[in-house]
Amino acid sequence: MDQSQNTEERITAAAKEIFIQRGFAGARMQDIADKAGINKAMLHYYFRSKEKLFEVIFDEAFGTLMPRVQAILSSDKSVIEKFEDFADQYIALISEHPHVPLFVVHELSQDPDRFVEKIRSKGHFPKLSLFIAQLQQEVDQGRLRPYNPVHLMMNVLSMCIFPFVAKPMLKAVTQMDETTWNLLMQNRSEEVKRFLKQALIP
Amino acid sequence: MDQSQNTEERITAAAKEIFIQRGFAGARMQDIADKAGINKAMLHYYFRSKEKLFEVIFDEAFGTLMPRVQAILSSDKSVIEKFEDFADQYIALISEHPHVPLFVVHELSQDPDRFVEKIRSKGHFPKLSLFIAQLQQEVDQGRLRPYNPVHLMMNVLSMCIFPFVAKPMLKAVTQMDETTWNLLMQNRSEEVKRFLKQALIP
DNA sequence: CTTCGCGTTAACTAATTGGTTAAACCATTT
DNA sequence: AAATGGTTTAACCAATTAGTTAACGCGAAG
Repeated sequence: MDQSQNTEERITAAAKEIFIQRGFAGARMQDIADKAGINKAMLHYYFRSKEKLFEVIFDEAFGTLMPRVQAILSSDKSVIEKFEDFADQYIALISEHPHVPLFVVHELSQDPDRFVEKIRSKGHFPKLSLFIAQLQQEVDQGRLRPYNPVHLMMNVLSMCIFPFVAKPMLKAVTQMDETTWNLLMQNRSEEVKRFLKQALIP
Repeated sequence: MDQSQNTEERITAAAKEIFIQRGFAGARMQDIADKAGINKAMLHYYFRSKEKLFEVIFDEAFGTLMPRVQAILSSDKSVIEKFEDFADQYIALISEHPHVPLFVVHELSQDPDRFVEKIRSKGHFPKLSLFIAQLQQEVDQGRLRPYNPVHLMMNVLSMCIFPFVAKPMLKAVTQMDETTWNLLMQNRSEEVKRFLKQALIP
């Protein structure tokens, strides 16, 4: 780990790597300390416990995923433009943090209830109602084919996020190598956008 | 656990629940023994080690996911019919085992290389080349809009699987309750099929 | 009835792991 | 230069956990 950072930053950087790679249960405090290049006691000095440290990392991980959604959905563009923005920006975002979605999804599934209150308190609930209203309006105007708004959003989210979550499985099953995979992912947002437009525009 | 089964079945049934719920690192042998209603030593008597037991469970989980793909893709139907079959059957299958996909994807991401050989040896590689050829052919005949076949398959897989993988996150973010979720999922395959057809048929 | 052997159990071991402590370190203040 | 107080370290502790062992139960074979 970069010696130029202060201890706290070194710890969070190391913890981020270890937790995101191995999950809470699989992460070892000693490994985090080693990666940060410090004594294990320092972890507790700065963060008290494994759980407290984990919460910091989880919050940051979740915080990188959610606000972007809100920003895109609340612009003044049309539904299709918003979906296109979403595909572009979200796939680019995840490409930079490819392990974050699986980490978040896995830890959230370990104890769903524990996180609901936190998510709400941090303001990570995107205001979907406005967007759904807009969606309904464009359907009524005949500018979109009629779909259930929730299913439609799931479709977009799925196509943007799932390939990264399932990368090891998809690579294994299709016997793709890393280079082929990277080339494929470079085209991902264009393909998703084309697919979406064909499905959406009457 | 059901007392009527023999010990080995009781162990695998209990291990399946614990491993799929908590992952390898989060699972405790004692918890598996408790759930099976037997002594912890029996786990080692029947399966030698945690890893050996885990492999049995993982293989079974992976084995419930993959063969279905192969069966659907190698029928003699058209691409669109195959995708429709896939959406119907796969969403129904996952609905019965909703935690399996996240389990498989998470464990596979812990150590991707370890599983490639196993997957190959068990014959879980679907023969995609034939299906891709069929896809190309139908595109050339103008029966399908032109898409990259791999991206297209990713789109279908994503829309069928991701909602189950991300259920806790989606429920949290949309503030859906369990009943609403279940109703939504009952319509999932119909919505996916409609969406797919609109995107695919020229 | 005794013996044999598989299945089972309670108790135990060794290693791991999260967490603690007391002393050392070191820059700043007095 | 002595005192101060935040930071860091090595050693330690207690709990957990995968795995082992030796004895027990009990039906089947002799």
